[in-house]
Amino acid sequence: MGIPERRKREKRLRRELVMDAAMAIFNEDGYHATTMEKIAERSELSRAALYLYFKSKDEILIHAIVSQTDYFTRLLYEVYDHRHKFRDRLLDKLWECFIKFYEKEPITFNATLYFHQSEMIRNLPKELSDSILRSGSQVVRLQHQIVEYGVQEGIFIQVDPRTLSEVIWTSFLGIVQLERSKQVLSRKIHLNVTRDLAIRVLVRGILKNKITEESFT
Amino acid sequence: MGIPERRKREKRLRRELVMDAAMAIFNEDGYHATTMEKIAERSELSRAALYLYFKSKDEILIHAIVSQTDYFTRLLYEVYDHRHKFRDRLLDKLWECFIKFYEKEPITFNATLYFHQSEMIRNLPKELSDSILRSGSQVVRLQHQIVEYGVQEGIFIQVDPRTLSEVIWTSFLGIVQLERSKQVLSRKIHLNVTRDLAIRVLVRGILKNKITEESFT
Amino acid sequence: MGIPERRKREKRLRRELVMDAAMAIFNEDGYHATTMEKIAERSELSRAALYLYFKSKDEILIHAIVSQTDYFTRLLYEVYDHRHKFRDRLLDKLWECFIKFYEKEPITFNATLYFHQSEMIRNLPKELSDSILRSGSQVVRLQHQIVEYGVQEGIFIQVDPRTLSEVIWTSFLGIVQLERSKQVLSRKIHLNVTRDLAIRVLVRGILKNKITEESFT
Amino acid sequence: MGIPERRKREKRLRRELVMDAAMAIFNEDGYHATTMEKIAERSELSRAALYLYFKSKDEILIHAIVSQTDYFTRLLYEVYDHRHKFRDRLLDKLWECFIKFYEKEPITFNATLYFHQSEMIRNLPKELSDSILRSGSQVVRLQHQIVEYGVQEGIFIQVDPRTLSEVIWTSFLGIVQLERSKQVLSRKIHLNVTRDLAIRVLVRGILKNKITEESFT
DNA sequence: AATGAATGAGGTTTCATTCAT
DNA sequence: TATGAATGAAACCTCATTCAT
Repeated sequence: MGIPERRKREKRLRRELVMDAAMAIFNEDGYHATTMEKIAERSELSRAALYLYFKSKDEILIHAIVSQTDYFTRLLYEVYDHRHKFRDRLLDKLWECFIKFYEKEPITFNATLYFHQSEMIRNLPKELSDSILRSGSQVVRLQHQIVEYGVQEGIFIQVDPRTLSEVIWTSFLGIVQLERSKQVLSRKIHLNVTRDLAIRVLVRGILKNKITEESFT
Repeated sequence: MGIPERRKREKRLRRELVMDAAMAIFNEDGYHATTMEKIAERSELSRAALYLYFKSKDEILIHAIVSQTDYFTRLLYEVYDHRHKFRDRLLDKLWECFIKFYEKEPITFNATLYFHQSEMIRNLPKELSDSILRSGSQVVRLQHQIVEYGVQEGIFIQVDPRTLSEVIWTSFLGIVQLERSKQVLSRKIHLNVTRDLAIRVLVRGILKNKITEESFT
Repeated sequence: MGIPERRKREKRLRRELVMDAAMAIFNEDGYHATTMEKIAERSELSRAALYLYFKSKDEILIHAIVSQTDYFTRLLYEVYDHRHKFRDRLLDKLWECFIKFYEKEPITFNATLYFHQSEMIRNLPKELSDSILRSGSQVVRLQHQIVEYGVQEGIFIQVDPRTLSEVIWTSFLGIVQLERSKQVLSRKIHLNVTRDLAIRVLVRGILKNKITEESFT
Repeated sequence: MGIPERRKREKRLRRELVMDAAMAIFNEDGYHATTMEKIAERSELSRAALYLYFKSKDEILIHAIVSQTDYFTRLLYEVYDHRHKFRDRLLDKLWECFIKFYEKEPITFNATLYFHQSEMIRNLPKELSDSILRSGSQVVRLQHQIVEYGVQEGIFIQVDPRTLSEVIWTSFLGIVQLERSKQVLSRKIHLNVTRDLAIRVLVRGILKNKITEESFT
């Protein structure tokens, strides 16, 4: 490996270091309290050095989000690519993507929700808002396609696939949102239980077959 | 009506004026960009005058939220009080509360979600965080009681009522969250359609009876 | 007594009420924290009403000081008028004035010291600064005259009377200043002991006669 | 000298620059009117830059005072350490400390008096109030010890050393206080004359020997 | 490449004072 | 006479960003 390549690799590693630091702080303290000062401290760089790797504070966060979202996209692609093989467990597989992603990157998920608010997006330079919107749309489109296949195949109830896809998405968003509220209200019922029940309710509502009473006994 | 009473009423009206202005800006621009300057401008007062009615910026927002949440609480109370009468439409009635509240006060709802994040609550003076947590808990508790009744009566599936209540809540949170994302992605499929479908899916998953295919045809 | 006279008397009483309130707060919280709000509260008037009796916050305080200083002036006048009668106890009598005044109006004394600082005086409207300076000068002049008499009569040591007068003044100022520091360091040695010793030391240093060891045994 | 050392030294110099500017303004305009704006202007920095060197406005002033008081402490230490050598001129030496300090740092002295007022101390963060109180106590303690030695040796009159120490202190405080009033009354008699006389009066009152009439001729 | 130093713009809050009633 | 309501001016402080080295 030549020297310029090593340079490049090192640069990429530093960028990741910074993004990780930024996201960790974002998660602990929220957007407003995610200061360049703290990011610099956590990534063991000077504040000024951050600007060698990123153009602005927002760029750090957006890049972090987009790069994590790519992982989500890959998960969904895999399901879509093998949709025929997964035919009978399609909803399970879809859910697996959500769960896997959320368990690996809950922070990214929260951050995404935060940035997907009109007021934030509006204040972003076009370049950044485009970037995050594009990455979000890709996820949404893939889900559509998977659900569409499910409807065509008669696995899911026969309704507009785009809308049905949003219903599934909705359920996931809600679960995440609840988890965050729980942290505040600090009640002890384990979220996992709620989440499992929610999924089973959803499944029972969406799958054409297997709608039996027994799923809950 | 005597003079002191009129004074009092006027004061209350001004407070509401300020809270409304604050919430509108909060909705448009987010917490961080909700400055006293803007609130003052929108409510046609001077910055200093705002401090005649509220002790701080946070107090304005929290009071606004709490006071709107009270309206939600009242809606839930009504359902709970007439639970016997509503027995066969309990889930519908519960949903009605959500829908009514959200349609009247979507802003409040978003704001509530924002403040129900640990990082915000932590930075609030105890007096204010108590106030918002108390108001949130009350809503949650009422829902529990309604759902509990539904489970006891065998209307809902037989699972832990607290968990089931959270599932319903989850669904609602998700719908709201989706709506916000939609504003960003600015896609034109009407949310109402998604919402109705989500509810029907949920109903189909939760109600013991009437689980037929026809609900979607 | 006619109605206009009663009005006048009432007005004077109100003014005194306000001045007393202001000085009490000044004493407790210092100049900066003496707000019109607090003065109004303590004198059971509205903030706006204060402006019926005084033109400004400073006017309240300056008037209070000046009017109390007049009391001091009267004490000194009495000693000066009877200087022949008091000839042999002149220093004692002078001290008596200080002590009497300070015990009656320690607040005024502190306030006077505060206002007798160039920066305060400079920022005052001429009318007010004149007023307080005039009242201060009168006190100083009277002391001069008393001490001058003492020197002429050979009771005090033979030095420039104006300077000697300042030495006595100095001693008093120091005692007061110490008392204030004590409040901060909160040490418990009673100031009275220190004060008595200071006076005896001063007397021993100033009086021509009676310079014996016994004064301290 | 390496680069980091130079950096450190420069930083220390800047801090001193800022403290000097602050104290100068404090002296001219008083605490209340000592604004960050003015300090910034005088030290040729931006307002924001001040916060690179100090955490708050009060910290600037307190640090300035404490650091100057340390100089005073050193002066006193020197006298105490050589008390045997200075035995016969102990009071002179003590006075020398006061005079030296006051002539070098009259501003600090005034500021100290200002901050040693309960209302100021009370409003300070504990960290700062501790700092200034500690520094003040040290000075007081050292004086005690010096005076105590003088009393034990029979140089000073035989009274409680702590009280006697306060009497000396009192005299000094008074002189300073007078000087400040003088500035206001703007009379031209030189303070030096008064001060010298005050000292001689005090010496005459405190020293056991040499109490002769001649000291004033 | 890296950083300490510096700052402009902007935020919340306080308070003496005025004004309409 | 009395006051509740209102405000302009000014204070302290923070932070993303730039610049000289």
